Amino acid sequence: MLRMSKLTDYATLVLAQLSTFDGELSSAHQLAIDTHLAQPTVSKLLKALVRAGLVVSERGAQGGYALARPPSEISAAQIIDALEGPVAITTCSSERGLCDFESVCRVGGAWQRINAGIRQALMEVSLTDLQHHAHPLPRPNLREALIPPSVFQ
Amino acid sequence: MLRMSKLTDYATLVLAQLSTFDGELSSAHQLAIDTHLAQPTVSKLLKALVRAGLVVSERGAQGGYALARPPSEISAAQIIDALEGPVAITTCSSERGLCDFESVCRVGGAWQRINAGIRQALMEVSLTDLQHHAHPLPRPNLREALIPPSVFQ
DNA sequence: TTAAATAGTACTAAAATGGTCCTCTTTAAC
DNA sequence: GTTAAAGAGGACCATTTTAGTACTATTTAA
Repeated sequence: MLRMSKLTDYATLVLAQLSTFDGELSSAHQLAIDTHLAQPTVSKLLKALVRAGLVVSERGAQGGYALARPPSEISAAQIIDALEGPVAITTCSSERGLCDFESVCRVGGAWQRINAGIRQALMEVSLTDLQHHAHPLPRPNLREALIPPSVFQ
Repeated sequence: MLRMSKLTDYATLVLAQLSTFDGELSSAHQLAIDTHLAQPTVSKLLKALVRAGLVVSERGAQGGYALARPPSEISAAQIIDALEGPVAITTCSSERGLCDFESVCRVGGAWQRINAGIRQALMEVSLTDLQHHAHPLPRPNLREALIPPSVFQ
């Protein structure tokens, strides 16, 4: 299904909300209210986003969260990575040499390279693009993505 | 993770194998041997592929499966659709007006449009491309994908 | 010292996934 | 006709993933 998890979708909402505060700290509690998400869920998201370096936090009373950098410098790929780990379209996309079928695989790595193409495209979409979707987005090239690995190595 | 299911990956192997028979029927049993997959699994895949119209079947003794059309006319998007239903990157990608958060959603439809861009790219990749991955693949344009819906409607 | 916050982790329920099996139907060969 | 080889269609179960929540510890302003 090429599906993205709900949490990633929610994270986008939270990030979009944070981007309206322009550096000011905002608490998980407040963000939950703003986005209409449950507070524990928002907390969980924010922790992941901090770990991924997309968001910075301050602890203690009056603490809270803020974007680590301008929304134009946060990519869709980074958001997905933060919540779901590295994008990998199939099981054997993520690591080389672990596929049981390699000896008989007639499509060796094709999906992996498609994945790389999609990933490339997602790196060129920023949080700003996601919010102001009125202007065009980058065009991933899956054909180029299928050029043999030797070219990349 | 933008992950594709294992079954879809397997289906690609089966389709690739079928493409080597050039119209001749091949049984699920034989395909299981050729691909090193378990036979019940291969049967399940083939049923889905027949339902989706990518493969044709003949029942009875000496029956079997064959590609419904040349591999160049079978797209990656069709393969994914056959095994996983319509590609939908988020829950609310598939249907309009069912999202609880629509009123407060600051990224309305952005992921959906990204999804459309990826899908578009996958439609331009054929089974042949997946097998002979030595030549370039089409380049999905996610920026274009984010042009507001009004343009498409 | 207290209260408001985040950090980290653990846990549970629900859903999706992968895989197998069973019964029915079709058809070629004997 | 009978039999055996095949596909069709479900049903089923185990495992994994996901979503969501809860609990405890730590930090810091007031």
